[in-house]
Amino acid sequence: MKQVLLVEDDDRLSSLICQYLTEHDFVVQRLASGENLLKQVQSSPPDILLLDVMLPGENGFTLCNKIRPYYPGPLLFMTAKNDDFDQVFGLEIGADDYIIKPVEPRVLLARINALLRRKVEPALTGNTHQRLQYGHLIIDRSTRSACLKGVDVQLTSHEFDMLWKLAESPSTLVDRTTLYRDVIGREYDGLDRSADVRISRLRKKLQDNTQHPYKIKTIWGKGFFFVADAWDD
Amino acid sequence: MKQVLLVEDDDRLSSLICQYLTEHDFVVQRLASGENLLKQVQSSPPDILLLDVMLPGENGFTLCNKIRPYYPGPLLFMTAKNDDFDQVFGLEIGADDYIIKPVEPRVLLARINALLRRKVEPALTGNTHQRLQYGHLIIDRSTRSACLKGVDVQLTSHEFDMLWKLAESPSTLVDRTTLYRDVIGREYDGLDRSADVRISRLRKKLQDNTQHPYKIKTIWGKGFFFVADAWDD
DNA sequence: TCGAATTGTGAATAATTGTAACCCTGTAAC
DNA sequence: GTTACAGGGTTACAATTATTCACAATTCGA
Repeated sequence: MKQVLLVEDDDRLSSLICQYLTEHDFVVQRLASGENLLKQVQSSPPDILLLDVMLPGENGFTLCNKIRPYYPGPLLFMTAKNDDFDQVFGLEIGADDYIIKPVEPRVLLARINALLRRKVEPALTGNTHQRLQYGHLIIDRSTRSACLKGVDVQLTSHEFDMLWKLAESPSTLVDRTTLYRDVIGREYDGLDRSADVRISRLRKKLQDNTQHPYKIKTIWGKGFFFVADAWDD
Repeated sequence: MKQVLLVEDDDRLSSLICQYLTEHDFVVQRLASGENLLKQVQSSPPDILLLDVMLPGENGFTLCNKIRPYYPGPLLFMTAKNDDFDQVFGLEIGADDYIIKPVEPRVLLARINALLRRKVEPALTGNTHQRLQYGHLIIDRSTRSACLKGVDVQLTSHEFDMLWKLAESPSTLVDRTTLYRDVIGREYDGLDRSADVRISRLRKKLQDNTQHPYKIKTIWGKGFFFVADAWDD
């Protein structure tokens, strides 16, 4: 369910919109002025922001400029002022749509949906970390690829999984037991060497020093250690 | 410089818009009807498409449905008919904006810029459940067709099913077992190679790198992985 | 039904990964 | 220091798995 943040001082209109959108499976948060807008956007970022232009205190345009650095998503102005200059201005300062009151709920909904359609699905970019970067090493989980000094490193499936597991918690010991459990998928029996072999192959591809590894270090008797600061050369 | 494709039968209006946009650093292509629209979009894909609704021959809505599988970018309807129902309809079938004539050139320009500002990809166009889009790849379930860089990819029925299954959950492992169960329609016996053959044929048609696939990746011993961010080139 | 397109099959080939062996290194007791 | 030994690094090779090809089987449309 998508979150809408509605900033509108006209209580009757605000209620009307809120009700209509709620009926159409949106979660609506309401503010009557821009006073707490920044706080609200930061604490609970909406999927779309509906902003009245004429508001008590700071007006919609000012607010838009103020929160844009913190809110990259779709932003829609609503105003009773049918003025081309204002409309052009509103769109130019970064709004994605600008609609004239009186607002027909169905039209508003259609426009909201049109904007949301264009938004990147949060599942791909948001929540879980999909990308790690250390110096000239970039590891991207969404493409399962690694790039060192601008050059793609052709990692095999298992090599990538191993690298991700280590890079995920940099400067931290990853012990053999968890390595086997999480990456290799079986319990460590004390004899198995496949993790070592994988690390060895990884080090080679990542141009680590074979004699004295400094990118992926070994903690003798314990496990391995991804060095975050070793990728700048 | 951005390319605009304008489809408008009113010659006076068309000239006016063309002139105004040209003055503002756009390259404008003009069509007076939708007759050659598809051909035009395929041979020279515009950055934005302006579509009149009332046109001789096929109307704008019909045209929109027809070219959406080949054109993922922003699409803007223009119409003299100020009718809420039409507006909602236009937006629902996949338009990104809908403006009422008479068109104020400055407003049109502002709205074009607002649309171009937005990253178009990866986005979902039209009905979420029927159409997927990643960069220049569009997969349309209602017509069971796929389109890469504006060009139809001739997929066989099984190839399409396989692609859909993978693209449906991007950046996620789809393991052999579910692949066989859901796409091929029988249990995986550990020997069957038909999934691999389908993937192989798919990769070729989707112009994936045969040596090092980066669009559909293999997860060794597990299954396959659709890379959402690999379709932009 | 015929013919063409599609799909599966099995084999050859290639890539990935595990295994075992060998050698090396770090540690600790002497 | 020296030595013994446990653990790690690397390699060749074997096992597993994936890719692809030619061709057979099947399906689909006329």
